[in-house]
Amino acid sequence: MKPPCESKCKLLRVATQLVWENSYGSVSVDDICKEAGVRKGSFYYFFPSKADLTIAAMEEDWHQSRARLDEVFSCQTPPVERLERYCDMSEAHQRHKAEEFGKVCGCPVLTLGAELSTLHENIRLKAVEIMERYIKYFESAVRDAQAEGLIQTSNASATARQLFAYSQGVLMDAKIRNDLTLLADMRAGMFQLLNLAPETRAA
Amino acid sequence: MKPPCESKCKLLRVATQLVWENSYGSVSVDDICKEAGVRKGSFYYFFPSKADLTIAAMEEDWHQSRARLDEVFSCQTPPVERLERYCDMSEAHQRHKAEEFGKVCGCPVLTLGAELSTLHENIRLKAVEIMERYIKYFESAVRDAQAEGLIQTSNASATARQLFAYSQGVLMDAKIRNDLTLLADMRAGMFQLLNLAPETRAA
DNA sequence: CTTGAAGTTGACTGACCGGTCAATACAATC
DNA sequence: GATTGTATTGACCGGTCAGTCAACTTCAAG
Repeated sequence: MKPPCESKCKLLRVATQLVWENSYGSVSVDDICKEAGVRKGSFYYFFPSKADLTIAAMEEDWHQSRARLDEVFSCQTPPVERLERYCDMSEAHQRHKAEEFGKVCGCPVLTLGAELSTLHENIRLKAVEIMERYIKYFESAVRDAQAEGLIQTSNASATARQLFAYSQGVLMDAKIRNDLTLLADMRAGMFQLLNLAPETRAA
Repeated sequence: MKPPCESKCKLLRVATQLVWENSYGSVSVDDICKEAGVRKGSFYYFFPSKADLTIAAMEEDWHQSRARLDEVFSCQTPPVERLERYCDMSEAHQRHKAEEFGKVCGCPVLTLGAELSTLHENIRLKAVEIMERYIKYFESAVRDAQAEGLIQTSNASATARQLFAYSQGVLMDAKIRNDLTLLADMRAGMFQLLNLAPETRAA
């Protein structure tokens, strides 16, 4: 017998990959099983439905994102620089994925949310949940920047949501245009939303 | 025989509706035909494929959007006020649609682009084409605002794209969260991107 | 009255869909 | 060595998928 979890983990990994590169609707359970080298019976042993696998894959993908975000948004980094590093990381991450697949793929959670928010309530809720986790990083950075007198904002939470919505928009734009260069401009919009001159940026 | 185009127009209208409320992948040709009261043979008489119908429906939807945008972005309106009116119009439009369908549905072109950009090159290109048309309104408003000394920007085109990306992000956010109130905050981010105090706004 | 183009019909195809199921294999425990 | 829980298999289900087709209707122009 294989080590515990191997089939289940492979299904999660393959599902993330295929759905990210294509879409939920265009990827079948058979596709996932075939790519994972797992028979369909096993699929339904581990997951009650395609939607449930997808939710599990979103959570799995989050855990990988979290590792990157915890580093990028470390309190040891000056708050404004954290946001710059987030932009850089997003660009690098998208570039890496684009080299692998040949197309800009955007954010899997966002794409899934956009496709299925009106169809699968549980997938929508999972997308919202993960988006909230992202915003926490932004909010904390904005508050720290405010505390250090680097920026001025009347509402740190609202500013964080603006930053997040903007970065979402840029990412979606880059995906639809299949153009990585748009991500290089993400910094400028962030600075504008923070009321900072681009030159003010640290190191 | 029905007046020319009736079946074709009905297919276009129904397709826009169903795909907007659901998704491309979850709506079948049979669904569209049934809802339109048109037999499948006729469908394939008018459109060579499901993807081609979708592209035609995107263009059709654009023509309706254009009427609204031409009015909102009229040169007779002060440039900054145009952007405010765009925010108001987006909110009203989403509210109207949400009341009809019970859920926030976002922008059909954006949603289709997000779902299919890696799968159907022609749909991706149509989405990009329509997005460019949107940006023209923003760009013109930004340039006019600059000419009137209302705002200062080093690059009107880049600012317009920031505004568009941000509004896209907010719209997507509102769809995924199924929350119309987010759209009421769109103005604030726009003003921040334009380097304008919220109080500066006209009328 | 004839012709032919435009539009319509519904039965049909074969592949594929998500999901089910009973049977089986395996390793650990009693 | 019998029992148990975990994991795996592959055949199978009814329904749906996008797309095809030849026959048909309608109607206006010649």
